[in-house]
Amino acid sequence: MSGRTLPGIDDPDPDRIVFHVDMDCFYASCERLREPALRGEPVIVGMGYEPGETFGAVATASYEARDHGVESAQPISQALEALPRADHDSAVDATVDANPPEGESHGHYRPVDLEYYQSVAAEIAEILTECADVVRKVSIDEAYLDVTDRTAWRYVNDGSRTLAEGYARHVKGRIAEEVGVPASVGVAPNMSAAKVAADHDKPDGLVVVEPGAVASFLAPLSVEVVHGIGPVTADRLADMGVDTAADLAAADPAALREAFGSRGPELRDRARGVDDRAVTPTGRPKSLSRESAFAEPADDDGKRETVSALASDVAARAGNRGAMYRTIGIKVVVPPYDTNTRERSLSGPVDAPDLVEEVALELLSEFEGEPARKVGVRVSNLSFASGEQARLAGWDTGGPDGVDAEHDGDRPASGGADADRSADASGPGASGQSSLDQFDTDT
DNA sequence: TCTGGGGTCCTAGGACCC
DNA sequence: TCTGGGGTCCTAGGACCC
Repeated sequence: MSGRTLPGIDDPDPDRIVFHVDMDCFYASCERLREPALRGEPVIVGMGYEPGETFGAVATASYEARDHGVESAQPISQALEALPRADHDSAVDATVDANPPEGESHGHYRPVDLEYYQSVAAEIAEILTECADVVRKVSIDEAYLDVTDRTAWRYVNDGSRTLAEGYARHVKGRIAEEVGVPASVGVAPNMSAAKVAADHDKPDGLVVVEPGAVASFLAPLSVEVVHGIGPVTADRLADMGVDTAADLAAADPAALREAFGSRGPELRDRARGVDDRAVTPTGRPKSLSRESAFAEPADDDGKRETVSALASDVAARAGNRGAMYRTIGIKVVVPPYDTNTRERSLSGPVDAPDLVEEVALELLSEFEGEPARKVGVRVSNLSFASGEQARLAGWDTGGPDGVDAEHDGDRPASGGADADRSADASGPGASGQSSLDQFDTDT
């Protein structure tokens, strides 16, 4: 992309103070917020789940539910085996059973209500922006804060804790008191270490890793705690005899590059506690997509119907955000579980819902006769209108890539970009608080 | 762990251009 | 005519994250 950075931003202070703020089982916490009787109870929030049903997958499980073996991404049917429904009258599923059968644990199942969670997240975001100069929101329930200029590594009181720790406690406390949900906070001199620190003592944790202590903090931990190491990489590292962060830190960079490309030495740096990335504000999205799985593998008619619906949905979202797209793509998952993607680029960016559908269906025709488990539609190569509207459209702050201010004249006529800002409540009438205006920094 | 949805980034080959 | 090398764009797939 632009390759430009803000002045000084790529040469960060080695003693920076970065917070990683991570809401604990956020969806479940939100459900407890509006249904206090769920506090202390096992709560399972299912996507694609409807009250009383057995389909869908676990989006979030409270820690009480996790204790019974319920895991994220698990099919609801499986979760129900581990933890039967507590709520009688499942069709209603609104009241908490005060007297679950003796000796057996039960869970409270709720469907995902993203709009509500986003409204809660917006309240948290307001607090975070008040508490930090730079906020990088990475998902609905996670953010990095650069608070270098707000606090210090200096010890206070009897020398038992740093100012930074006190400030983290303050941020955590504000979220708990003003919003009412628990958060775990990691404090460290860089993003990678702050992330590991926040994960280290969930839920409701606060872990501080001071400069100079990062490598020794990480050393005994499994390589899997390093952000960017998933199951595949962890397996391959294990084959190389690399199990802990200390092993990875000591590994030969050339061998890592050989095995993992440019990612290799980078992961080694993370394990050594080295991470020079500056905390930059959240940028604009690079793609928008929607996908949907079928209960039974779908035939051609079913695929086309769904792709059409997804196409218009994606196009509408792009319109709402003031995004034009130059590439339109589809995804087709065929049994057993083979993922195919196809995409086509246009000569220039457009905001043309009909074209999204047309191109998506055309790409889909290659898979005629093949049943599909899942289909998806995606637009990418996005460009945004310049000016106020565009900046309000997302979390962007006019930061480093405020450069893509081309395509001036062709901002879509419809789709007031302020229809959905951070909350992406994206329904019509989701007019929002203007508090996010303060994200507007000048470039 | 047999599979939900929305994203990001990286790699690799081929086309095309100079 | 052939060889060569570098750069960019496009497409497909994969790993990873929440």
